[in-house]
Amino acid sequence: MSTSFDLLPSFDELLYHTAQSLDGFNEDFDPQTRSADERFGDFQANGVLPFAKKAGKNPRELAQILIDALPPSENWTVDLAGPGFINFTLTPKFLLEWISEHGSDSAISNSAHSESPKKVVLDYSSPNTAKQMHVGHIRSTIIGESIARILAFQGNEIIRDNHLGDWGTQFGILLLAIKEQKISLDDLGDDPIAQLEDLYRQGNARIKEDEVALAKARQELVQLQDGDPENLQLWEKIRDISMSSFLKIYELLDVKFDHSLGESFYRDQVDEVYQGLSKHKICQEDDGALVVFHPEHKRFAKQPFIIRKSDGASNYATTDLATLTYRQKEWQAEQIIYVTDGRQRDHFEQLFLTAQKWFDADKKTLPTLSHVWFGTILGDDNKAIKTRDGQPIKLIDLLEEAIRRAADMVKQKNKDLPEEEVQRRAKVIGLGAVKYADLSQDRTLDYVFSWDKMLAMQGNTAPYLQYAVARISSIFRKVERSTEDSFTHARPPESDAERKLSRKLLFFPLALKQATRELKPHFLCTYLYELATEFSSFYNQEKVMIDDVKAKDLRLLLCASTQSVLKTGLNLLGIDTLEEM
RNA sequence: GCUCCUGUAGUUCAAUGGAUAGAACAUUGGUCUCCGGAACCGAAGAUCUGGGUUCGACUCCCAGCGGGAGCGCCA
Repeated sequence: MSTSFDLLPSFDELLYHTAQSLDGFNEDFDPQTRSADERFGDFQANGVLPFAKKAGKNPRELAQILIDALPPSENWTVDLAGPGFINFTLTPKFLLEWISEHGSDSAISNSAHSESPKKVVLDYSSPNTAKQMHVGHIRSTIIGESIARILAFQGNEIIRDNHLGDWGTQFGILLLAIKEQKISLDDLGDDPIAQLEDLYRQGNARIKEDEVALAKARQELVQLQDGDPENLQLWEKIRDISMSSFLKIYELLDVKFDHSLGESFYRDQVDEVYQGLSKHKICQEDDGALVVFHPEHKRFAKQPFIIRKSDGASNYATTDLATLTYRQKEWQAEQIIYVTDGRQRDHFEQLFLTAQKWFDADKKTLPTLSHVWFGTILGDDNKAIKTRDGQPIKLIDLLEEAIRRAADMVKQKNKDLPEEEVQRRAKVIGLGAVKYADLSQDRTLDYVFSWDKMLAMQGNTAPYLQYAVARISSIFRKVERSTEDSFTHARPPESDAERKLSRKLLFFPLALKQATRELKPHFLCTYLYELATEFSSFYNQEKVMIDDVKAKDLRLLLCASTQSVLKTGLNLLGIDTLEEM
């Protein structure tokens, strides 16, 4: 027999349909099924309470009527509790069936496919060229990559686009400094990006005080945007230097983009934006700039969205509008997800409102637009880490330190391991720790950067999850079996530990769904950690290598399924696993 | 000034309006002839304040207090 991957909708539908044939109910009834606290059962429906209240009926009596009308099943038992909760408890036999059917790698990925896959553009990472990525830049890259994987896993077509900030004000400052100091970009030493960043920092400090320099820097930018050959050549070189420093980081993080179409790519498309918005009278001139107001909005009725500066130059808003239309026209994007810092919320809200009006006027369908924003990484002073004046920790340094610390641990636990293997494992463990540290908390919260937090390897961390995976591999090596075997002799789970681990396994679809619905990977982290904890507890209580074939097969099955879910889940977070660590 | 976000154990974080608010770190007591101790089992410890809505509130609404962000030519 076949069971469904995600059981929650099955219970929800069962309750809804049963209720429709009963006197006291109608189509407004929502069963509100959810996973239950293990003290009460596996799934719980609370919907009778509010429904009964509204209908002026006794909730317990109404719930009892519904329970009595449910068709009998060998898969679960049901009972009524408290003021009117309906609790379902799955039978051991059914748990075993579900795990046998859905617990393997291939079954998990097949089962997770969406019925209505979409074409989604994911805009993430998006660093500014000419500057280094520092620890504050880690979030967009890691969160974006995880969301890309989560959506792709469910069958959506994902286009990963790194929207580089490569056409902005920083170039005016930088070009001025390069020319004045007669610097050769071919001769910047071992760490060219650091040299460029120094130049930028100095230049930025200077234009704050020197108005003449500020005007010159602006002029350099205008010349660049007008296509001045010398500036363009320098700009290209800067871009190349930046890209090679980014690529080093992306390689470590295992992030690959389909496109890196920066703002500069859209430089010839900004006129279309001005014309399109002007034609439909969506924008207006104000103080010499071209701006958009949204009279229906309480704030944006007065707070302008500037799409062309008074000096005629384009800005972030202009290129974002051009980018949006390009993605819709060239890629037929059905959804566009922007992963950026929360401080840009106003910008995106204005962008989305403006795009909606423009598309409506042109009678085009606007893709679903989502701003997936995250909190800021703060320094010890509780202020955002920023490049302009201070010297924040470089992202590459964080990643390398993580690998170094992990390598120390690997060596300590495996004395005679070849250096190459130490490094391979250290990468998986160290980078996993960093990624998990960021992904495991709600993305909307700010946090203060801390080495200890980013590099922790005990407790609720990636290495703990990786450790569970490695232990399971170890068991299978010892029994000389494969996790891909079928465990046909398995009996249903009996003991407390077996049962708890089993029920945890079948909540994976719920965690995945929640992470997807809210585009928040931390729901997945929480689930995986709970699963690993449940496994460790099981592992401690129930020996796997035993003579009883039925119990042994069940326990092997539980181990194999746990590993499949952990590996799959970690992969969705962009975190790799090891056979041994 | 206007708008938005935020306030949970000592610390860092969880909790689709549901039953006794979960963890981790730190503190502390155990487990060590155990398939990997990056582990397991236990103890202690928390919802900023005051109202309101609700059968039920960390969650929703109002007010206050604290922290942070955005608000015309940065991205």
